[in-house]
Amino acid sequence: MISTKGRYAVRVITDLAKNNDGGYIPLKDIAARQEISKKYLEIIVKELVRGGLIAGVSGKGGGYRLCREPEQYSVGEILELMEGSMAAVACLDKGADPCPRAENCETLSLWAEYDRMTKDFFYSKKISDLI
Amino acid sequence: MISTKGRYAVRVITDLAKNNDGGYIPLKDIAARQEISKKYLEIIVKELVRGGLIAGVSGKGGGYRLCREPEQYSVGEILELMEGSMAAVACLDKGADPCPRAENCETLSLWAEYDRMTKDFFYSKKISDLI
DNA sequence: AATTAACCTACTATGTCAATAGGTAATTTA
DNA sequence: TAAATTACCTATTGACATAGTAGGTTAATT
Repeated sequence: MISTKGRYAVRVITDLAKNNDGGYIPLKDIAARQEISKKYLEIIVKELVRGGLIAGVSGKGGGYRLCREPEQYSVGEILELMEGSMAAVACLDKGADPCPRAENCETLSLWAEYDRMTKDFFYSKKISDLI
Repeated sequence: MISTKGRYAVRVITDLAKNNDGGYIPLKDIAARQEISKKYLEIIVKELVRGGLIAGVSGKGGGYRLCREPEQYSVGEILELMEGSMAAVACLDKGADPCPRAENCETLSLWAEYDRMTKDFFYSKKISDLI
């Protein structure tokens, strides 16, 4: 199940895209519009900044804004950044040590097919599709 | 991410289908073939029995066996039984109280589309496809 | 009676989720 | 330069899920 962090992050990016007026948008406004605790959103935007998806500026007139056009953001990269991984199962996760049963496993191809389908879906969805 | 309980359950059902000789198959054998702790599998098969997916018989010559033909088992129903839910997000879960923001939520249709795709995938996959 | 195997209750360590709390640093404006 | 605004930082918490383990009881067969 997709966590609130991932889902809220997509909503933040979408909110920034929708309310873009060329300037910076304070987190307070996003929190109010999205009805999400500003305190919790701080954690999320911090990671989005660290991941290079949005930019923040302190002080009056400050806030956050996108770094690219909405068509350039895939939902997949946002989820992957927030959740740390988009793997459907542990053995397909990046950095997972190779499973000795992989050759004999009857279910591996099932999970791999699902994994591929999921990634294709979310990486082809762009923020511009949500506005 | 799909939990070990869900994945192991699919492997148990697949193992029972593959090694079906008309009789009952002891858990010990399944655990050995699948290289999964028998103790942990006990928890899983108990839920499979309770859910009516397999049948167990005690005593010598006992064990477990399927209740239907392998083509009649979808991976989806196994996962749903073990994980309790297959909802992609909390607000689409069965029994979730209706979200007041549903009308305004820009992301709801995205999650709904993903949810549908996932369910379609797993409910159309049968155990007979894995043997 | 012995053996086999399912079935049952309970426990536990670890980790993640979804936040909250309280502060510090940076920037603008009066 | 002081006040206001806003991002940014570290730490903590309660609740819950995950992935098992431990040890015993019941049922069925030989």
